[in-house]
Amino acid sequence: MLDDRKANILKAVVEEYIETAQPVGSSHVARKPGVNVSSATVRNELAALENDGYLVQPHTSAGRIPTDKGYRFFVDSLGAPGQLSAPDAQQVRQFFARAHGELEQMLRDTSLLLSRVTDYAAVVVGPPHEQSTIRAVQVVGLTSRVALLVVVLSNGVIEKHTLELDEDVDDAALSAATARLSALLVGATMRAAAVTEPQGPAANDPVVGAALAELRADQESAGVDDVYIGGTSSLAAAFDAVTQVSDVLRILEQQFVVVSLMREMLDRGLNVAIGTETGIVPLAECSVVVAPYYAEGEAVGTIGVLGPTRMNYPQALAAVAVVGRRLGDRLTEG
Amino acid sequence: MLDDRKANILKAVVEEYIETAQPVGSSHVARKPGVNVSSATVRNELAALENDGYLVQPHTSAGRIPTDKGYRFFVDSLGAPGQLSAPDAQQVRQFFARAHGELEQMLRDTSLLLSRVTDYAAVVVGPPHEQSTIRAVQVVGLTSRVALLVVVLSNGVIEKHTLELDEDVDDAALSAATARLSALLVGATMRAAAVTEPQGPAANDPVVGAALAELRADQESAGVDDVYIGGTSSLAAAFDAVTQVSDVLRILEQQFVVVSLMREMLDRGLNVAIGTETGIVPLAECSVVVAPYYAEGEAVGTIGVLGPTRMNYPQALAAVAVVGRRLGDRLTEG
DNA sequence: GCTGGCACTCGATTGTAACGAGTGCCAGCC
DNA sequence: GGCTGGCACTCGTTACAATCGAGTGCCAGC
Repeated sequence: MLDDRKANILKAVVEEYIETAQPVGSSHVARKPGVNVSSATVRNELAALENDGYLVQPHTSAGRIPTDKGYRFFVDSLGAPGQLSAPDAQQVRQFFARAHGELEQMLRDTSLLLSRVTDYAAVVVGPPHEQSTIRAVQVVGLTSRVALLVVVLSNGVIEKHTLELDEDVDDAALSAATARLSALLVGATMRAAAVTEPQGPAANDPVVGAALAELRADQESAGVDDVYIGGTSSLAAAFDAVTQVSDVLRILEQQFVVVSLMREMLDRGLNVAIGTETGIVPLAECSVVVAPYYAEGEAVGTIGVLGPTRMNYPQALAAVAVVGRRLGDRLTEG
Repeated sequence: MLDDRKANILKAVVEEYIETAQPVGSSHVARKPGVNVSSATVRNELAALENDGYLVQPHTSAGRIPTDKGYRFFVDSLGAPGQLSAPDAQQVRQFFARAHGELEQMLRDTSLLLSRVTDYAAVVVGPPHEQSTIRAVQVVGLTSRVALLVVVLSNGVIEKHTLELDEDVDDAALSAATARLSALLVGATMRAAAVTEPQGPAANDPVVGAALAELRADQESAGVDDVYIGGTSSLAAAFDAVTQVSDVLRILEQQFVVVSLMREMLDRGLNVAIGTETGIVPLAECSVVVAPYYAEGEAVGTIGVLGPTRMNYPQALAAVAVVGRRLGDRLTEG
C-alpha cells in the first residue's frame, strides 16, 4: 500500500523522531542514507503520507510527527525481533545465570531487569494458579472461628485463604479437615479443586466445606493474578508533563487494567499496542510491548513493557522476546 | 525564640504557601485575620524571619517561601494532631468497618486509603515477623532436591523458604522433618526459632538442619519487611517537574531506603521529616509524616505519608494518626 | 513602635522585529 | 513524467525593549 520510497521516508521520520523527540523536517530526511532524493521530493512524499494519516504536523511550518498509524506501519515493517545490544544481552544473560530461588522473587526481579534494559516500565504477570497442581494442603487455626487454608502448588507458589467458620473448631477438627482435604486435593489442579465435591465423612465436615467454597469463589473471581511492576521512575522520565505521568501511574495502580490489556493483546496475537490501540484513554500517549513466556511448552504468563508511543520499538521488542524466552527456559528447567 | 507576632506571621506565610504554591507577599499576610498590623510592619518581620533562616525569597521583589526550618517551626507549633475533615473521617470509618480478612490485603488496602485521604503517596510497613509466634510448620517437596519450608504465623502471615538439599529426600523423610520441626518450633517466636538447636534424632535430620539454617539466615538479613506503597500517581501530581517525580519514584522503588528512614524517624521520636531532614538527597523537596501503630499494646509497624515539602501537614498528621490508631485497633481486636 | 509613603527591583507580560526551519507550489530540466 | 531548484510564505522561536505590578527596604512622622 505504500511504495518503497514512501515506506523508507516514513521509516526515517519515525526513527529520527524516536531519537530526538523533535518534529522531523524534509531536509533531515533527505540527508539520511537510503533516501537519495532531494528535500523537495521528500516534501511531496511527506504531504502524501500526512494525507494518508501516517504523519501529522504540530503546525504549518513545522516538521512531521508520526501518528499511531505511522508507528504501526513502522512496527509492522520491522519483521523479526532483532538482537539486543551487546551490553544489554550481557546483562540479561548474567541475570538468568544468577537467578534462582522462589518464583515470586524471580518474577519481581525480572520486572526490574526488563525495566533497566529498556528504560521503561516493565510488567510481569505470573503464571495463573489454575493450571498448577496442588502439592500440599493444610488448615491452620488462627482464632477459634478463623482458620487459614494454606495451599502449596507445584511451582512453589503458596495460596492462602482465611476461612471464617460458623462454629468453634478445635485442633483435632482442623487436623481431620487437613487430612480430608489432602486426600481430596493433593495431585489435582487448582481448576479441578474448584469443582471438587467431597464424599463420605468429608461431606459433613464444615471446615472442608468452607475450604472448597473458598477455592471455588477464588476461581470464579479469577482476575487477581500475581503481577510485578518495575521501573515506574524510568517511565516517568520518558514524559515531559507531570499530568501525563500521573495519569499513567494511576492506570498502573489499577493492575487489573493493564493485565487484562496484555492478556487481550496476546489473545488477538498482537505484541505491540500503540497509543489509542490500547483502548485505554489515559494511555493514548503510551505503547505496550508484550510477549508470552512458556514453561514446559505451555504459555503460562506474560511480560511487557510500557513506554511512550515514541518508544524504541526495536529494542523493546528484542528485550521482551529475549527476557521472555530466558524466563521460560529458567522455569522449565526448574 | 520567636515572639508571638513573628510566629503568627510565619504561620500565615506557611499556610498560604501550602495552599497556593505561590510566594507570599507582605500585603497578603497583613490581610489575614490574627495579624493586625500594616503590611509595612509585616515586611520588617518578614525580613527578620528571612534573616533567621525561616523564609527565603526566590528573588528580590518576590514574596517569601518557607525554608525547611520554617516548615519545621510551623509543624512544631501545631500541637495536637487535630481532626480530619468530616468526609475524610467518614471514609476512614467506612473503610475499617468493612475491612476484614488477610493481614497483607488489609495493609495493602490501608496504603490505598491513606493515599486517597491525603492525596500523597502512602507507605505501610507490616509487622516484623520476628515477634510473631509460629502456628504451623510444613516441609513440602517440589523436586527431589528442592523443598519448600512453609511457616504459618499467628497473625496469619505465611513465610516460605526454598530449601536446596544436598541429597535426594523422599516424602517420608519430609513428613518426618515436618513433624520434628513442628515439635521444635510451633508456639515459639520467629526470633526464638532462629536460635533453636535440634536435639535427639532431629539433630541428624538434614532437612531440619537446612530449615533452621534458612530461618537463621533470614533473621540475620532482617531488613526485608513487608511494605505497601500506594498513591504514587497522587504524589506525581503534587510536583511540577518530571525529573523530580522520577527521582522520588526511584527512591520509592528502593523500598528499604524509605523503610529505614521511617524506622529511624520513630526511633528518634519524630513524626515529621522535612526536606533535607530526611537525609536523602533526592527527597530534598519532600516531607515524610509517620506514625507507629500498635497491636496488643505493642508498636508493631509504621504507616507514613510522603509528599512535597509544601504538604498539608495538619491534614497529613491527622490522617496518619487516625488511620494508624484504627489499624491498630483492627489488628488488636483480630 | 507602628505606619504611610516612596523609590526601587525585578519577574512577568506585552509588543515588535528578525530569524530560520519548515512548508507548498511551480517552472524547468533530464 | 518525475525529480529538482527556487521562491514565496507560514509560523514558532528568539531577542529586545517597554510596561506593569507585586513585591521589597527604608525613612520620616505620628
